[in-house]
Amino acid sequence: MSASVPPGGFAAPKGIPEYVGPEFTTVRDTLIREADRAGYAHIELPVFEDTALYARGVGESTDVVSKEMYSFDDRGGRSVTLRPEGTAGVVRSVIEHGLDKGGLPVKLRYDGPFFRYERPQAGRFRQLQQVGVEAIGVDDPALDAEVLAVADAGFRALGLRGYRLEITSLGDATTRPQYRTELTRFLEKLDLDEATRERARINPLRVLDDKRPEVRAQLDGAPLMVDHLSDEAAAHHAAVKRHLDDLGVAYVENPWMVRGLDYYTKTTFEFVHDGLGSQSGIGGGGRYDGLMAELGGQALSGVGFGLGVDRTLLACRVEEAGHDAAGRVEVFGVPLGDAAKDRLVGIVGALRRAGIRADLAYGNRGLKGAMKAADRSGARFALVLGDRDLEAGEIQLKDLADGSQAAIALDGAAAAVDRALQDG
RNA sequence: GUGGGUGUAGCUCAGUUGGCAGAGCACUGGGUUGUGAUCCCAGGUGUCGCGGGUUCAAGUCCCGUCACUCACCCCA
Repeated sequence: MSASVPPGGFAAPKGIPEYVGPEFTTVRDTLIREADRAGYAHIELPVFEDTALYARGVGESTDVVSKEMYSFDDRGGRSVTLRPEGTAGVVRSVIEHGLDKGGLPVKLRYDGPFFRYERPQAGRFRQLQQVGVEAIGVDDPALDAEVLAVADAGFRALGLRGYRLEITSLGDATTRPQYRTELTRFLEKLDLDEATRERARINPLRVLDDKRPEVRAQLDGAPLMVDHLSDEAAAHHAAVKRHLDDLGVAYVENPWMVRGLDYYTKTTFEFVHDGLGSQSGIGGGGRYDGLMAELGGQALSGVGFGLGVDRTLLACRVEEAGHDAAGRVEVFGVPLGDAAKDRLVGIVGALRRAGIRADLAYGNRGLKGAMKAADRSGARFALVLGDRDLEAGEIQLKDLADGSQAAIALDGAAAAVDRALQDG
């Protein structure tokens, strides 16, 4: 087969954003930094797993599993799936390597790309980037609060203000079946379209967060999970809120909130930003009591979150937050002629070895063009070198912010530049 | 998966009843042969998303198709 360049040239696959420059990396790393401070160890996970892991872990009835997975057979005939979320993979790894046989909780953090085959729109991508944490093995409301505080700290570290944390409790296995029956009975009496009726049959809770006004209107007076909690779940929920108050984490209760993944119990939450259009969730998560056992491990509880890096970056742009004005380099070399360039190549190398970010004007540009490039690089200083300076054994150090310029000795120029940067 | 909008220069976009393909920004060079961010001058680039059709003539009208985009659904 002879591959050809498509009309209009090659393009990235549909729905996949690409990020050039430091903006993305800064947002991602800042979001998860607090997890490191709270003792969560980094775990690097496979980008694809056995399809059955997600079918069983995330839940067959979820849209994510039933119609959004990138699944395919590998060359050995095994069905594998590009990971649509992080928790199932973390839990699988914990079980496989017996991490839950040591001290509990097991605290892990991860970051990277996830994949869902959806129709792209603002803030919704087929390859999405997330950071996340999981704390497995201890069912303690204080741990729920810690996880929430770690996520909140990530958003705050970026300077974001226009978001809110919504929380609720999805209860536990002792009362959820009764509640579900009651809700189903309520939904059966409503006038709903076929697709929604089907959804009500498969997962009635999902109907509660329908956005359509004609559906919303009918949901008035629907039974809510928070009114049907077991004593233990209610106590857990109250304790989480108390801890959040102590930690100074602001939240609002949203008893209508539902999660799209089946494994959540008790504490459930979502971070919502109002400046992003339709896809307003910038992070979410909660506690999962049954997942470890469901995937063949001990019956241990866990709690975690996933934060959307793509959407958080959009939020930063909306709020004009999170950007650092740091230039591409700190020092930029401007050579006049070949002899000067020979010498500057060495000086730039010495600067880099000293840990200073440095670049120079390549391509034998004119002085004006080279200065322009220096300006554009964002450098604090330009190093201008010509024949006249070489003869005098000097090099011109120009401060690009105020335009001042001074000659410094060519020998040991790198060290002198280092000192100038420290002073500045 | 469903519905709406948009595809013209690297970017943002104009392009009239069908009649030579345009502007601003950006980029490169020069004004100023040793000085950037201001100013002035000059320069270049287009499969007008793609494929058909109508016409003497299509960026413009018709059909198809693809892509992007927004919303529903769903979710980070």
